[in-house]
Amino acid sequence: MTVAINNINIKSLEAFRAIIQTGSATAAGKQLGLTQPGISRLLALLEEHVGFQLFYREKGRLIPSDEALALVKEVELTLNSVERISLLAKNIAQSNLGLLKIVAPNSFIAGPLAEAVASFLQEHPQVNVSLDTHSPERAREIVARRSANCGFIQLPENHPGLICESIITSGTVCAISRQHRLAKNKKITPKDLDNEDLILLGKGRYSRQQIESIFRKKNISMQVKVETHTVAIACTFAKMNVGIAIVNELLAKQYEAKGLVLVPFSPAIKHEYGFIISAHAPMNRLTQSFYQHCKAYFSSNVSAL
Amino acid sequence: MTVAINNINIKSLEAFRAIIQTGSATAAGKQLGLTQPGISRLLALLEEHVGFQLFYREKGRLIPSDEALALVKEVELTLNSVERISLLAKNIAQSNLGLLKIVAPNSFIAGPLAEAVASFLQEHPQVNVSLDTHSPERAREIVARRSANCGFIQLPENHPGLICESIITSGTVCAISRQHRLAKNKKITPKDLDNEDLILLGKGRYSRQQIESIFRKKNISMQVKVETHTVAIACTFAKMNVGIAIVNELLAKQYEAKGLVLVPFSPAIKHEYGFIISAHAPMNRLTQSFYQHCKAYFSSNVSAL
DNA sequence: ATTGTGGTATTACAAATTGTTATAGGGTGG
DNA sequence: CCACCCTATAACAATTTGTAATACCACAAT
Repeated sequence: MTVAINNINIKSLEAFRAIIQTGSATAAGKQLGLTQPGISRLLALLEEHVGFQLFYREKGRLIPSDEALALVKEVELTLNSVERISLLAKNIAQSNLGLLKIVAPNSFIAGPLAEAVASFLQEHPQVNVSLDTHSPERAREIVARRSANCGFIQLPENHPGLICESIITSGTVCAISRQHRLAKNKKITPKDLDNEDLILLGKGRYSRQQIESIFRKKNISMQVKVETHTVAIACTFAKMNVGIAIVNELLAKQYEAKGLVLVPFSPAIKHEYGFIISAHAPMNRLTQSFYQHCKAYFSSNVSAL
Repeated sequence: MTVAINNINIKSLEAFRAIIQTGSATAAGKQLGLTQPGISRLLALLEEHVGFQLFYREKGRLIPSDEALALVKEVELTLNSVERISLLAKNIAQSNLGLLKIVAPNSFIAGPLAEAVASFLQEHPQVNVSLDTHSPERAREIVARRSANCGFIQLPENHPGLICESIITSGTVCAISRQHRLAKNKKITPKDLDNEDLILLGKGRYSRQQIESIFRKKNISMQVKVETHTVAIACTFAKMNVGIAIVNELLAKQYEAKGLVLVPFSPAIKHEYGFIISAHAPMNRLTQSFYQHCKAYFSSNVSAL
């Protein structure tokens, strides 16, 4: 061990401040939950460190010297600064602070994620969120290189720089106008859709391929009336009875309304979303907290699907 | 002893900063003059205190977490603040800093004190000085109640609220025009001054009473041509051969010039100045330092008088 | 494959620090 | 004079803070 009488001690500083504040070592001890001799020693230590008397002893009392009064302001600033560290640490520990950058498909944000984020923000009022949408390829890159904290993406997913956890699963429904003759069906099969006008989206995507392959297997040709890119638009056209949209139930849910009915598509096609983070580094606490929140949220609120 | 794992430790903070700065615990140890296990433990302590991991351990290396990066700025501010305390303490210890309030008679400031203060300021460049003049009574009050740090005053002095140390003694001289017939005398006695025009000052003051009593004893009447209040004016009139001034040698010294000669007055009358401080509190370090400086200065530079 | 280098964590131990209680002594007011 | 309130100090226990020794991992160069 070294000989250094070197380092300033926070406790000494606290004792010093407390003596100045209360006017006596005994009272300072009470304030700090220490005994008077303890305070006395902390003070002696500090005096040894600064190299001069901080109090002169008159009639057995401690009277602050001019030097002490000059020093105490700086000491108070320092102690406040230390307290700020504690406070900041507490906030970080509770994920009460910071910026959470999320990437997710627009439809996912508009659909299930919106409320999940909203409730998370309610629990962590000082947190800021940035929500961005990119192509799936770009989203993967952004998360892998940690330009965003996390993302939501449709499975399957096997990017080597990503860790992916399945977070929610959804079925497939036909969005269909209430006027349509099939609107009262319990389910709709490809056979039912033979010769029907269809509204499809996501050309080239995995989910679209699944649909196409099912029709191919049953040897039913698809009559695509409208080709679009968003669930919202597909549902809008379906509602206007332009045709029948085959869409992700989870994303379509919010557009179910007076004129629009959602009927399960058979055979079942599963859409699965994953929560992705970079494989290069563990989640930070805020992201972890958000992940836990989403898991809980999606398993309780959307399990009915 | 309490169980509290409570208080933040400055050393932990330093270790933390050093790890972030250098990138490894080993290097941090080198920087702080500690061993790697020491750093490792300080870090573990801090992590326990803040409640979350500051670094994740990857391939045996320490990689700062997002939380650590958020915290380190605040930590640096705090450490800077601690360093400021050390610096301030050092400056205070060396009396390099602060305001020194001095009261002294104008003639004393203009005379011997000016250079003493000037050389003190040269040694303590960051010190500021306030010089004020008051009546002797008021000066005593001001110092006693600590509105000034110290003062210089002519003895005798026995104010109960003051501590007084004799600091310099001076003789009495006749300031006399070179033209005057007595200018070549080795000394001047009251008898020499019989029927001479005199210039006197400080009516009612102790030193004036001493002069008057000497003349009275020798039964020589004084012919006071000019009554004034400052040595400077008395010497000015003497130089113009209006009369002979009987003045404090120490204060008159600086007016000695071509046309003005200072001749010792006999019998000797001593003028003694004291350094006064309040009896209610000890000198602060700056005042002590100044006191030491003055003692040394007056004993070496002015002992020839 | 093996070895050297450079990193971390853990253990066991020594020294210093930090707290305690007990005690002595000064000053003040009833 | 005594009770009371203050401070300083001593003696001691617990905790903290340092060290050296060691084990382990990853990587680069034989």
